[in-house]
Parts: sequence; structure tokens; C-alpha cells
Amino acid sequence: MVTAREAREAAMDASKYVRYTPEQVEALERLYYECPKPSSLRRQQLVRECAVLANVDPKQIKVWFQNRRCREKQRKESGRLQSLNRKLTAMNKLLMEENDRLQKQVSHLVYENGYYRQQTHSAGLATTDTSCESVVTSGQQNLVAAPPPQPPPRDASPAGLMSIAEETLTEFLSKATGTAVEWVQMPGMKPGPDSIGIIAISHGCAGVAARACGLVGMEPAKVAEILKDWPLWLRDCRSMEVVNVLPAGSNGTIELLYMQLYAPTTLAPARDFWLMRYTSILDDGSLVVCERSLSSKQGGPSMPLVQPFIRGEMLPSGFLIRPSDGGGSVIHIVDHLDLEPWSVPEVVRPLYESSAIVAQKMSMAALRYLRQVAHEDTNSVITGWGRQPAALRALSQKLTRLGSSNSTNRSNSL
Amino acid sequence: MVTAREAREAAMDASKYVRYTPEQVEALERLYYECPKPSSLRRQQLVRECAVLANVDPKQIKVWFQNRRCREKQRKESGRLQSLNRKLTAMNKLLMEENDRLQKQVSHLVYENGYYRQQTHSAGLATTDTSCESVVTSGQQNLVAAPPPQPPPRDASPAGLMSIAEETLTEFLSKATGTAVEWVQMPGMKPGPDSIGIIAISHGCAGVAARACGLVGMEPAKVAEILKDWPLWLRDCRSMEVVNVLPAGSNGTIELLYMQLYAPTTLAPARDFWLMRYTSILDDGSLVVCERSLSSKQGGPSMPLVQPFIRGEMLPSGFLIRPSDGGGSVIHIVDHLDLEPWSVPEVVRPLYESSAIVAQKMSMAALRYLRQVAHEDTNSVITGWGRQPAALRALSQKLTRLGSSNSTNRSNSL
DNA sequence: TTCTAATAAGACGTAAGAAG
DNA sequence: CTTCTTACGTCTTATTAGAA
Repeated sequence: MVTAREAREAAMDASKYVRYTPEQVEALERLYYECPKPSSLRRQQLVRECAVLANVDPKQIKVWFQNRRCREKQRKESGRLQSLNRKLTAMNKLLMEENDRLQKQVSHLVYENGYYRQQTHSAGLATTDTSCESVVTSGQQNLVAAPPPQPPPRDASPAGLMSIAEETLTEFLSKATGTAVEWVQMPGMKPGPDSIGIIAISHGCAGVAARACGLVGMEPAKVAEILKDWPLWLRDCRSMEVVNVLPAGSNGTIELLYMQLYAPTTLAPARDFWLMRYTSILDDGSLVVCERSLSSKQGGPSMPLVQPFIRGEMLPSGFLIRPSDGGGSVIHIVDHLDLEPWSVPEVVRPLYESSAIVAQKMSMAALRYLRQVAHEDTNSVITGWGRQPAALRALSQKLTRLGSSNSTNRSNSL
Repeated sequence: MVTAREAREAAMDASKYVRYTPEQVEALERLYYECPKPSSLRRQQLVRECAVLANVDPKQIKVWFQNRRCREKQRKESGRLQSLNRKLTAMNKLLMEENDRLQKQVSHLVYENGYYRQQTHSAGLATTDTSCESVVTSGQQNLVAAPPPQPPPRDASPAGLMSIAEETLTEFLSKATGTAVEWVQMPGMKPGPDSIGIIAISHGCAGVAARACGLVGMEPAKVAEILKDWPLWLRDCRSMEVVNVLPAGSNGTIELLYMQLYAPTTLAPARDFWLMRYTSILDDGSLVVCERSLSSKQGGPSMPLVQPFIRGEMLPSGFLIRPSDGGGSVIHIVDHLDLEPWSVPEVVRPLYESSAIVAQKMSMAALRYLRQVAHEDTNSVITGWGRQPAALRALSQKLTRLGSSNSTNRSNSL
């Protein structure tokens, strides 16, 4: 058993247990990184080549690699379990929140339903149903909340913008986490263990809206950075330009954006948007990015139309990004648009009236892109994950320059 | 380093690495079980006392206990992580199913709501609202399904019972996992990580109903065994008697039960029930226990009234117990009763019309009891976990014997 | 070709040295 | 003492040479 131990250098004689020197460990680690499972031949070669390993028995090398593999395996398994645990816990939390929201929505609908049913009955008896509609309308919250009773000054002044921004934030949050919109199940989007998230689309509210919740293993700041860069993940985005940036409150930023979309068919002109974007941090550490159109209706400055485009309207929308316990983020996305379907021929109008399309093209595309980026480089170099879309973005910019005059200097949103 | 190895027996001489014999390991394990951290003194004592350890160096004993503690710690941590993982995965699945159900319910309600709204509007214009109610009623599924168009023979024959049993099964399942009842959130029962489960109560259906879903770390068969023994966990159960047992189909059993409840106040007489219980196994391995009242209305044999009692009716209810991947069970409970509130004074009538009380006293009590039993003896001896309720059951039987004549020989449901 | 014994290599568990 | 590390025994599995 105590054979071939004489090969070891002078200092140690019969003590079989020796710790390898830091240099030796370093060398072995380096070799392990190159090849964690060297052959018998390769091991002998190592002993000959590497000076610091000259005095080590090839058998010891073999054992060291075995132990090293074993350690890595154990650590990996433990890490895998822990990360899976964090993910599942976060998913659980998200699902419970969604459950809670759905429960509330059900309660509300059941209540409302009872009211309607009663109305229908009483309408058959007496004709006191003139108040019906108004009462119900005030009782339900399914439409976008009306502006506050005393609208603050609405101009392009910082105070005016701030007022609009805060209102947008409130409305977005109530759509994202509350029952401000009657969300219904996205057709074909069953919740599953490997599904992209929880997807819902609007029902019976003005415009078209979609909502998505999901998890992604990425820091909130990075998620926001990506999501704010529409051309990166929104295929239909032809260009986006940040016209103005101004600070708002503590940690808040208000931006004015101009964005152009591609037209889905040649039968209809493309849409463009003038948007206000408000980025801020909530008390609980969540990052919120919310947006809405700026139009003369809102009292803001009237933005000039750009010729081949039809001006679309974005109703309060945005992203809520909450840091998850496991290091990732919980993301809520709401996209609520009015694509002015009156302006397109009737045959293509469904394209402009479908919430499901918004869900597919915007909300889900955003989640999908984030997932892709997050999985693409798990733990490897963080830089360099914007490579593929770069070409696409260049094309987009080129097209933009050809098509209109104002979309050259992009913001440094990446 | 190679000291005190001479103490070892003849066979080995200078080889320092020796495995302990199975007898030695067994002895050490036994000692570890008694005291995992013996003092130096105690260890020397062990060497002297235990014959098989006579040849072992006390230093080796020390090392063995050290390593043993380390191993246990590692194993424990790994096991904890894995079990937590299984639990979270099962919870996730349950929540996703519940989410799906809620989504469907929302879609249905939104649709129905739209219909009512339209009706209300058209009622204001024309008076063609006579068809309204019937149309809506056929469109919704919120009431208990009507019996099939051609009712099979309904008598006490096996065929007749089997027909009732299958129908009961279908109705129970549609309440447990579908939208046969408009379930709404149980007041004050927010879904939480440590909540007992998902609790809902009925709205707008005949009688009072409650629904609970949850996980428990117990095999489905054991869960069914416990849940079928009402006196065990239902505080209000005064007695239960299995009158008849007959096999039904493959693996199925039909039982006829008589059950008495305590009256909640002295102002009202107590309720009793004649029930049919159908136990079977679904294709996916789920265990189902469903119940309903047998009454002359159902064509079954008319059961005699028992004097001080008012005969209550149990609408299709039961337990769906699905084995979970992690070894535990996913449980769905539906309790749907008609407690004949007309028969009690108006002051106590709310007690008989509240779904929330049913949820508290029955559905949640069942889950709570299971949880208690499952946590009480995690991995210890399985037998003996019916001890405490035994006294209660004896009391129940005593009371029953005093109160009525027919509830002596209990079935061997435990 | 197919079956079998010998050999080698790896995974796994564990005894014991070393560092904190 | 705990934690990490080295080293070794045992068991399983894959490969191969030799025999039926």
C-alpha cells in the first residue's frame, strides 16, 4: 500500500498526507479549467511538463482530479438547488399575487353581475332604469380613471409634466397590479411551469391592452435599461428618439420620446407616437417606468404630425420591475394603446383592434427578449449581449433616416 | 503520524487506512443516536465499555464522531433543500391550476356581464327582455347541473346507486376544479406562503358551499382514510355510522352513511344526514371521495326521520386527493350543504346561510387537521396518530347513544 | 459471433490531517 | 470544534482479450 512514495521529495518521507503548495493548486486548477478529465497519458504528460508538479506522483494527480470533480459536482448541485428554490419561491409569490388579483376581480364581477341581473329584473317590472347605467358606471372601475377633479396646470412646465407623470404612474400601477382593466386570459396561454409568464389581455376598455408578468434572472436596473430601449426588442419599432430628459423628484427622470412603428401591411400608413416616459423608484425598491402619449388633449404642447405617419396614442403603460429575493427581478408589463383603427381599411382593422396582437408583439416579446438575454450568458461575461440586435438596429436607423428627417441621434440607452 | 496503530489487530500492520467493521459502525451509530457529541471522558468510557471498540484508538473515536456530525449536517441540508423544492414545485402547480380556473371564471363572468349589460340597454329601448333570463340561465353554469335528460332507474339497486354515484362524482369534480360554482374569495383568507391553502366560498348558488385546496405531506390513501372519518376532524360531528358498504366498479366503493351534527345553539334542533359516499380512483391515480344526500327526491329509498333532528341535505361534495411528485398529496375539498335555514328562528338563520362558516368548520378544519397530523409525526412511527381524537370520539359515541337509538356500531373507517 | 473473465477507470463514501 | 482537503477502500461500469 505504501508503494511508490519514495518519489516524493526530501522533506516528506513516510507521511502520506501533504497539502499541495498554493503554486501546485493553482497549476492544477488551471489545468482543470482546460480539461477537467485528463486521460492517464495526459496526466503523465502534465507531470513531466509542469515544473511545480514534478515531484507529484501521477497517482496523486489522478486522485486530485477525481476529488476536484467531486467537489465541483457537489457545489454545483447545491447551487442548482438553491437557485431553483429561489426561483420557485419568487414564482410562488408572483402567482399568489396574481391569484389575489383574480380573486378580487371575480368578487367585483360577481357583485357587478348581481347588480345587472337585478337591473334586468326590475326593468321588467318598472321603468326606473334610467339611473341604471350611470350607477353602474360609477360603481365599476373598468375604464381608465377619469382625471382628478381639479386638474393641476397642464403645460410643458416641469410642474405640469410632473403632474402628468405622477398621474400616469398611478394609472399604470392600477392596471399592472389592480383591477383597473378587466383582464381576461390570453387565448392559448395556459400557465405552465415553463411558460413565459402570466399573460392577459384587456376586455371592454378603450383601445387595446395587454399585460404580462414574469420572472427573469437579471438585476432590475439592467431590465429597465433593456426595456427602455424599444428598438432592441420591439420588432415593429422603426426608431426611437429621446428628445428631452429632465430630472423629476428624487431619483426620478422624465423623458420625452418620439417613436415610429412599422406598418404591418402596405394597406395602412405606419403609426408614430409622442410619449412622456417617467422613470422612478418606489418606496419598496421597485423600479417603475411608465409612459403615455402627450397630446394636445392632455394640455401638453401640441406636437407636429409627421407626414406619412398616423399619430397613435399610448394610454398609461409601462414596466414595474421589482427585485426578487433570489437576485432576479419580477416584472409586470402593461401595454395599452389606441392605434386609431378608424384610419385603416376595414379588412385590416382587426390588426389594430386586437389585444392579443399587442400581447404577442409587445408584452410577450419583451419578456421573451429578457429571458433570452438572461439565459444566453448565465454567469459569463456580461458585456456583449447586444450584438445581434445591433445589425437590426442599424438597419432600423438607416430606414428611419430614409423615411423621415428626425431620428438620427439616438440616446445612450444602452 | 503512524502512531498507535499497533493497537489494531493482527491482520493489518502498517496500513493506516482501515475501515471499521460493520459491527463497529453499528455500535458507533447506536452511540451517536444516543449522544451525537460525547465528551472526551465519555469517549474513553465508550472504548472501555464496548467490546467491539476495544481496539480503536480514542482519537479515532473522536474523529469518527466529528466526521459523523459533518456528514449528518451535509445530508440534512441537502435533504431540506430537496424537500423544500418538492413542496414549492407542488405549490406552484396548485397555484397555476387555481390561476387557470380563476382565469376561466373571469372570462365567463366578463362574457356574462357583457350579455347582461346589453340586455339592460336593449331593455331601455325595446321590451324584448322576456327571453333574457332564460337565455342567460342556459348560458351560465353557476347552478348545480340538472339531472341528465333521461334519468336511469333510481332505486336502491346497485345499478341505481351506481348511476347516482357517477353523477355525484361528475358534479363534485366540476365544483372542485371547474366553474360549476361561482367561487369568491373567502373574507380574510389572503393567499400567503404559510397559509393553510386556497379557500373560497360560494356565491349565488343553492345552499352554502366552501372549497379548499392545499398540500399535505401524507400519502393519498392515508389522507382519504382520515377525511372519511368525519368524527375525527369535524368538531360538529356528533356521530357517523356506516350502514352499508358495497363494491362499485373497479376499485370503487359505495357506502351508505348516517351522520348527526351538533346544533350550534339551543334555539334550533340539530341536523342529520343520510348520505351516499362513493370512493374511487381516477385514471390519473387521484383518489376521489364524493358524497351526497340520499332523499326521496333523488328516487332513492326514503329514509325515516329521526325525531329531534332536522334532515339536512348534502349536495354533491367530497375530496379529490392527488398524489404529488414529492410524495405528499394535493387535496381539493368541496363542502356543499343545504342546512334548511327555514327551520330555525330568524335570529340564528345566518348561521345556516353562511358559506364562510362552512369553510371554517368543515373545509378548513379538514385541511388543518391533516396538517397537524402530518407535522406531528414527521418520519417517526406512523401508528398511533389517532390517539387524542379517540377520547373525543368516545364522548361523541356516548352522547349519541344517549340521544338516539341508532349509532352504536361504528364502521372500521380508521 | 457470443459469452466470460480480467482489467481499468470512475463514482461514492469515509478515515484522518490541516487550517480557521 | 468545524470545515476543507487528501487519500484510500469499495462498488459499478465500460472495455477488451480469450474461450466456447
